[in-house]
Amino acid sequence: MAELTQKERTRARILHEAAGAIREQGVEGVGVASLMKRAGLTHGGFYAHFANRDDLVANAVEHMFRESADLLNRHLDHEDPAEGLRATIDYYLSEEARKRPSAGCPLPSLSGEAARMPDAARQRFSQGIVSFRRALERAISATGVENAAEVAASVLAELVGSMALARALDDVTSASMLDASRKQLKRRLALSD
Amino acid sequence: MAELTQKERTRARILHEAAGAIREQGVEGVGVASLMKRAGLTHGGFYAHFANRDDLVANAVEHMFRESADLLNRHLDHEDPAEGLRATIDYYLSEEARKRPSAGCPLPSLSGEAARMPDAARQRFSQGIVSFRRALERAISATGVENAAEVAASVLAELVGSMALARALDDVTSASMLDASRKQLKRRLALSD
DNA sequence: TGTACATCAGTGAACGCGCGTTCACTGATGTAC
DNA sequence: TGTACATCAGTGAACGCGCGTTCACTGATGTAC
Repeated sequence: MAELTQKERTRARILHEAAGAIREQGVEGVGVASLMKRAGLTHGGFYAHFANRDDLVANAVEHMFRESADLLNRHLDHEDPAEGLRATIDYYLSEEARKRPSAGCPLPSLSGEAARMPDAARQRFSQGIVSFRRALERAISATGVENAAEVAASVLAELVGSMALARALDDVTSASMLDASRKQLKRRLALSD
Repeated sequence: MAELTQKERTRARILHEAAGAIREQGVEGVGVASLMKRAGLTHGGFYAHFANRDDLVANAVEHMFRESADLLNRHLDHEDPAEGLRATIDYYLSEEARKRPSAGCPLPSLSGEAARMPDAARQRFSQGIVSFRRALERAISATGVENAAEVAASVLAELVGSMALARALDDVTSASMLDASRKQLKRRLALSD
């Protein structure tokens, strides 16, 4: 990889902060000024890096899914596909993931808002869902489960829904929500616990 | 029920419109002026009905869950609990429900935003989730499925996640997402199709 | 190696705009006599 | 039944504020000689 210039490094920092802030506060909740402050800069410099706010949002959504896919694959990729799936489920529905939306998968906190995102961002969001589903499908198929495409879509829906509901609930109720989905998902995929 | 005064009817109309607008555009997307216009009024009159915007939001969230619970129970209540569950799944994950967020369940479009809602609204949101889960649990338990509480939480997670993802996807991909969850959910609950 | 200058990433004041909120007012409604 | 008046739901102009965006400027960096 080529050396990054000062400007490129700054741009990458803004995108990383934006990807985190958006997962925490939603696309509509992230303002130019507060984002730039979070990145240790003043708001005026923003337009040297992005054409406007929508341009940032689209790029941040893409960046967000790339970060998230890396993290997912670190759990999913495994010699034994069943082991990879189990690790993915445990990681995805962990207490830690619930408490740190800024670091995890964007789908639970942002799917509801996707329909209202600027066009370019919405498109990248939708691509992110599809490639996430495909990664699950490959692993599920490798464990010998039939109809892997359908099962993968259903599993993804439960992962996303369970975390979204858990984040909306208080600590106690959310733990039982995550626990229920962890157990039921493993059972559905015939994974030991 | 007692006759409603003019003012009470107006308040009910504002709440109904707010409940719809919030499901479409999120809590943060609904402004006082646009809401009052939607209800056929001018923005100044708003404060004769609500202390402030947060007060409206809390009441609208409660109203929203009441409307939604009525609709749910219309499908879920059935002599044969299996029939009620099948009708609920088909209704919840229908193309029609996907296209009209303003009329359906608030969970898919709003769960991600719940953590950022004003306190009072957030609490009512969380109550809404719990009572929805309980209604499913009763029906599932009545069909003879074991461990109904856990299964109900898991089923609710998939319903919510599937619709949230479907609304973020384009028409074609979303249909296959809803289809996958409808089939898998019925299979899990041993319901015929 | 040291000086002079061009480049350009980042600064911060200023803009128009839409937001939530306030408030003096209007005019329809209903009661008192 | 008809008139006089009080009530009060709803109006619309105005407010301060934070937003996205613009732009003249600063000052650190790197190149030319």
